[in-house]
Amino acid sequence: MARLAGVTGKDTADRARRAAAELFARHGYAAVSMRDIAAEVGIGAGALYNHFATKQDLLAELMEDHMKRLLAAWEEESAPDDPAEALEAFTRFHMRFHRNRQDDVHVAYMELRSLEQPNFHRIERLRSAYETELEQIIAKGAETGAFHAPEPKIATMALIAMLTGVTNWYRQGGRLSPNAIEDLYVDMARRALAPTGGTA
Amino acid sequence: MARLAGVTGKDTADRARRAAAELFARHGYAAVSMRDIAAEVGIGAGALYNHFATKQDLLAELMEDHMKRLLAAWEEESAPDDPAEALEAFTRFHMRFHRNRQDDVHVAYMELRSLEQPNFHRIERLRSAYETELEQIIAKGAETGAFHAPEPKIATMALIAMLTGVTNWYRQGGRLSPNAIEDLYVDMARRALAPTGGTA
DNA sequence: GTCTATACTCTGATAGAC
DNA sequence: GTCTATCAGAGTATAGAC
Repeated sequence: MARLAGVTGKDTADRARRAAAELFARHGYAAVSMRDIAAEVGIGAGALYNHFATKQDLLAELMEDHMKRLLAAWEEESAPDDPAEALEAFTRFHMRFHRNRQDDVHVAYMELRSLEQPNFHRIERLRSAYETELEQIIAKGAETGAFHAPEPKIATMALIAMLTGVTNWYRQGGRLSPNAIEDLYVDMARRALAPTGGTA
Repeated sequence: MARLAGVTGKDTADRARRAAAELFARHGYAAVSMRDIAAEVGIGAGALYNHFATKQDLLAELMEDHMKRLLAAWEEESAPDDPAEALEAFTRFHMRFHRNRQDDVHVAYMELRSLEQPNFHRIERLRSAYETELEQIIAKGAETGAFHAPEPKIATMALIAMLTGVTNWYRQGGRLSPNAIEDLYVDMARRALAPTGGTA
């Protein structure tokens, strides 16, 4: 019941992580200095090195944590067997997750090129694993005739680019509610893969 | 017939522009130094300032020239009146143009956030004008019933994100020919907007 | 137009006091 | 764990010789 003395909430490392994610998302990794991040947290720049060995490590940790959370959350979702239902489930999951973690998503999507070699390889594999989840849904639907998708890999990348693009323009308090936007994208994704006979 | 003496081909400013576009595209504006660009051209860093007042000016010039070329090229295309045909024309134009100028496209798409204020406003307006070209096609199709697009603006942004995403993975000499990729995307774009009755 | 040299600032990262 | 001080290097940009 009683709070531990001295614990004001999140600890410094976590606050630094969130400040870094926000600044990296807005200005890009290379354009943000350790001093910028430290200032946001309210500490000196040197103090950051008590929590992260290098700036590159901070970025890699951010991106890896995000990708692992994303994959874990999708696994918990337990997608339906039916390809059409699975596609809708994936689309809604993707949009909802990305809406709730805009900064992390932006960083994970834009800063792959800022990762140095051991980190890049490790995180690229996670990103690829996530893409494969959607690809398998589409490939299965293409086999059963539920989808028109002559090249499931291409369709996968097209859809993910389309869905993730929302983070480039979405702002809270806009004209359309998050749910309305979600419905519109789900509809477009479904139609893009619908067999020529119709969507229903 | 005879070449002018001393002219070996492109002049230094142009070679610097292309080197900058390539480096900015690969590593991002903030991660590239004037020294990097100069080294690629084979001159000293200081010599770049004979051609560009600042690094920011170089970026802005690159992006503005690209957007103007893009808009001018689309205007020359004289899109068909029929919405379905216009959509296909736009899609093919967009993909072809972006395939031929991968570096410029990547920079224009990714580095808006690196533009400082007077530049940002000017170039954002050009980008918005291009988006409006597609939006008008979609809006017209939605009115006439040629398209299912309850929110033309959303559909516009979704399609552009999908199409432009190709630059993230396209590599020359891949399994699929550029034309085959183009056909696949045209097909998905058409289907995404097809009225429920069918695509034909 | 390019070179070399340089001014000045900022960067990532470290060391030692508290 | 944070602070202050500091380092070495790299960043943009300028000046003057050629």
